[in-house]
Amino acid sequence: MEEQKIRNMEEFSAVSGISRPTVSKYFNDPNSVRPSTRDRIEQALSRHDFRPNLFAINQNRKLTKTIGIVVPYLADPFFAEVVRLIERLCIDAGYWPIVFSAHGEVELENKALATLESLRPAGALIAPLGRSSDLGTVRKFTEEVPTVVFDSNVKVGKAFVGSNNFQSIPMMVEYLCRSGEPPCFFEMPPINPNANKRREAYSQAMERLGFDPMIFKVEASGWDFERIGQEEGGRLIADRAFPTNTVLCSNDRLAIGLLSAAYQKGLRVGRGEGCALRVAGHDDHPWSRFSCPSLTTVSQDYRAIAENAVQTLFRYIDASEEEVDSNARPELLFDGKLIMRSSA
Amino acid sequence: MEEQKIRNMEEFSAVSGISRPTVSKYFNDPNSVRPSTRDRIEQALSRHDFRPNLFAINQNRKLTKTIGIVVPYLADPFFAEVVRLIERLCIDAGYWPIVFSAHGEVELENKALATLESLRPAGALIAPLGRSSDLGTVRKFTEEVPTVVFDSNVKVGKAFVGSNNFQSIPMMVEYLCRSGEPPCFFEMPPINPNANKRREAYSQAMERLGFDPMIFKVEASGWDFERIGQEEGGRLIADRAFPTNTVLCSNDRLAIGLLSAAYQKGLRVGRGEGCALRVAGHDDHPWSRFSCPSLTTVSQDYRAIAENAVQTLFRYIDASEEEVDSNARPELLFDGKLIMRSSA
DNA sequence: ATTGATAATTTGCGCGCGTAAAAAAACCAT
DNA sequence: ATGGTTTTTTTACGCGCGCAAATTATCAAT
Repeated sequence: MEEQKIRNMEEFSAVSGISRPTVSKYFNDPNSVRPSTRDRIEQALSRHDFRPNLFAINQNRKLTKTIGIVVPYLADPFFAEVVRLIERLCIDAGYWPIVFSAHGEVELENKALATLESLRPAGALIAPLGRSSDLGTVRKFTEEVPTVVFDSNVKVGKAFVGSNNFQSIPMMVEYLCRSGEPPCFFEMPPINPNANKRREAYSQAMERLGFDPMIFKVEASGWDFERIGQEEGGRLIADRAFPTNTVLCSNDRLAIGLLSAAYQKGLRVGRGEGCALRVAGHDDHPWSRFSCPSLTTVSQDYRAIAENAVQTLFRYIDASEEEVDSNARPELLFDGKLIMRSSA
Repeated sequence: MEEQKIRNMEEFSAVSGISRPTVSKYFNDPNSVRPSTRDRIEQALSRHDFRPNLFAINQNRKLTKTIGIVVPYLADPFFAEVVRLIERLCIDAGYWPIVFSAHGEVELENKALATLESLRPAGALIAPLGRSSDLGTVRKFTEEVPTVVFDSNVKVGKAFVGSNNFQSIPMMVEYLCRSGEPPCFFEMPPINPNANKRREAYSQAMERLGFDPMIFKVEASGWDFERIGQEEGGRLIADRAFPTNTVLCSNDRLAIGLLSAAYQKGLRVGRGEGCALRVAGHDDHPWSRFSCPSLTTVSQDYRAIAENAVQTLFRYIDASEEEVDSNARPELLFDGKLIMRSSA
């Protein structure tokens, strides 16, 4: 850091005494040059701290090192957490992750995909908005860049990674039936395939156990599930509309809203005596363990989803020349685990 | 979308019948070309959907349209929400926001700043980690790119935008004293200037009102405040360590952890009779209205912070040639509002 | 029709780097 | 020292676009 600022690789190659192409080679892979020259470069690096211009790099590489990550709503802790894991995995693999949030809006999702495409990324990991996605735009994107879809199984891309609703929901239903009254189902706005699958899985499980499914749809739409759960749940409680003392919510955020409504109405939630209501969720959201009472839920395997999504993508990126991929589009589904807490 | 794919601006200018420099001008500002040519370009655009290569654009522009956003922890809903607002404002202003999260780690913060710098952004909005930040790295970054600091007032950059802890905390202290026992202070890990300022503000306010400050430091460190609040808070409750029935927490996430601990211990929280504890928070985190009981807190003016941070930055970017900026470094502090809910 | 202002085009250079091919140098083992 | 292999250097081109200067076309107003 002694001398004047280095402006480009040319200047850096001058002060380091190594030719520019070799320096370029070094930055692409430090191990591709002889140890002695590597030392000289790194010595110069410690004196001048130069970094190659990312734009110039990526303009010229056929394969950029960019990985696009697109999620529907980054303020949702589920996505915040998954993105956090994915980012780390990409960085550790030498890639440059770049995150886009659609903020729940189609226009922004389309814009994000368009921007991302013009970055010519090596690949993308996307969790589409789902029902409100502009399917044409999403599909066209996936035809241009190798894409792994996660969370919301819109049928595009090379593969899907997500959780197995048809395992997790029945598991929860069975637990609830076994330990008390059979649950009714409090449904999130049907904004993506998960919403529908979970309702379906609930119905099937109930019927298999010889019970009638009882489903409460929500009128509202949008991504502020806690508010929806609180408002709609509060109304249902006030109307004494729940036909059973057990409510299975299609996700934790909805459940937390319902817990809040129950608390305000003076209903004690839990499985002990003196409890008027049992509430269960789904996802094991980061803060579901801090709700009052703590939320019984199904954990999605965040790490497994993140790791497998990333690995699958890398496999497709590496194999892109050989074009091994048939039209398979594998779907990797991970089982949930029952997280027993106090609310049900 | 009829014909073959357009590969670059050259080809697009051919099919649109407009010269490349003019097309280039159009993409920089559609209003800078005559309406008739704008129409012709947009017609061609609807047939071929071409987007200029972002890397090539940004390599050549002296002023890129990139705005870097660096936050310490994106999974924290405060940052998730502020980033959401900032992103929108940047997009609407024709900029390209790009978000980095340090995930609570210095190395990642440094890496993010380095990566960002090599993107040669027009400006940056950063919320430093704070105490654990590598001050040298951060300062050097701010010397290279126009930077507005927010939330955590590390003394670098062109300006600071944040909330006025010395207004908000006393306001809350006064309210709590007026309506019941004076509060003790449950402190977050001192990871950034806010932590210290809030403690200071609490002490001053208490002394001004003639009370002795009572402060409970937390041993743990890290960003999972809910867990810390629950564990440490639970211990304090079990030990009957709180000398008063009122606890002011230095932020909402800590308070939510404490609420959870209180619930588990069977302590009723609120300001009515039969309540053993009052708990207040700070920040008006997105889900503090859904805690049980709902959390009395101080709202940070998310929108004001986001808008002023962005506007301030744009002002510095636009004025960069004229170099109006003296060494002023203004600090814009926004007052909080008391959010009265049920917990205190 | 003429004029003057505005907008578009032509031409051509440059950004910082990747990358390829050929020549030179450094290394390694015998 | 010799030959063969690996690495580095030299040389040169290309990526896709921004940008500037000079030229030409367009348009509205007289």
